[in-house]
Amino acid sequence: MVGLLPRFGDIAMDPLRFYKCFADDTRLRCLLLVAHELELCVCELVAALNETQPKISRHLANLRECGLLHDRRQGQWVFYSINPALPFWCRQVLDETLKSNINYIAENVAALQTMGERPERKAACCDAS
Amino acid sequence: MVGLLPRFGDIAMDPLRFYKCFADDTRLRCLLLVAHELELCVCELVAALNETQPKISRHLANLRECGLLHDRRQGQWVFYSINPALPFWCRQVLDETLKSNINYIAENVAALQTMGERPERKAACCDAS
DNA sequence: ACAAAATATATGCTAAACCGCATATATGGC
DNA sequence: GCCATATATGCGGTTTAGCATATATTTTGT
Repeated sequence: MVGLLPRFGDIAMDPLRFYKCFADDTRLRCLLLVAHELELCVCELVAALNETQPKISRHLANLRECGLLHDRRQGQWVFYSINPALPFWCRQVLDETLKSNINYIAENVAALQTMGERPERKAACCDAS
Repeated sequence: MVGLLPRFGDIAMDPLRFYKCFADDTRLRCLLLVAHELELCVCELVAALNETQPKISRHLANLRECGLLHDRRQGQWVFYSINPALPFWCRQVLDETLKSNINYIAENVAALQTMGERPERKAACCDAS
């Protein structure tokens, strides 16, 4: 049975490379926020973290290149989510960290909720033009 | 009931500080090896990692200062173990990482087992002089 | 108590990572 | 086509982290 929710074969993940992604404040917050919100675009993360756009964009590219994040373009926005092909242990670590450190990103979640003009999501299956 | 196995109140642990400890090859191997072997002294880690003693010592001090490792002196040796006061989520992350990445430290475990002259442990309750 | 060996710490140098600014690309609407 | 918004990239300066040498401390053996 092939479900609609993506469940691909796991990619390989070097633990050192994995944890280097966690070792920066901006990247860690981006990871936890995306895990918490399931999907966020660059401008939403810029608002949530109150950081400059190039800084966020650069870190997101880093996380994508390392295989932790997946990106999809929808019109003018690029949405980032946790890579569904991550090995199970990586998801476990991420989820456990998020569950026990909600307070770490509390302000960022609040800033996100007070943000106006958030782009609407479309299902990935539909035409994104 | 106060057991013999230490079970203290958890210390606070900032996730960023925690993960910075994981973001270096030497530190990550030390952590996983200590978690795997329960307790190791500096010279054993030097042999297992085939690194210089100062390098190992510095990283161990770093891990101790961050609260991830606990140290006890027994004669001329200092034995390091996972800090029993670590928050539960930290232990979970560590154990999950070890369980799924045994191959990452396989060579180090092998080197440790072929090492001669390993110091004998004494129970922490007895006179260590 | 003294000498030798093992362990731990401190210092200077090098390399890598992060940041801010400026610039470039891409998309959508007109 | 042109303009506005969103995202990505290049570059120089600054900070941080890793590493090697040297020094200090502790322990063992005699």
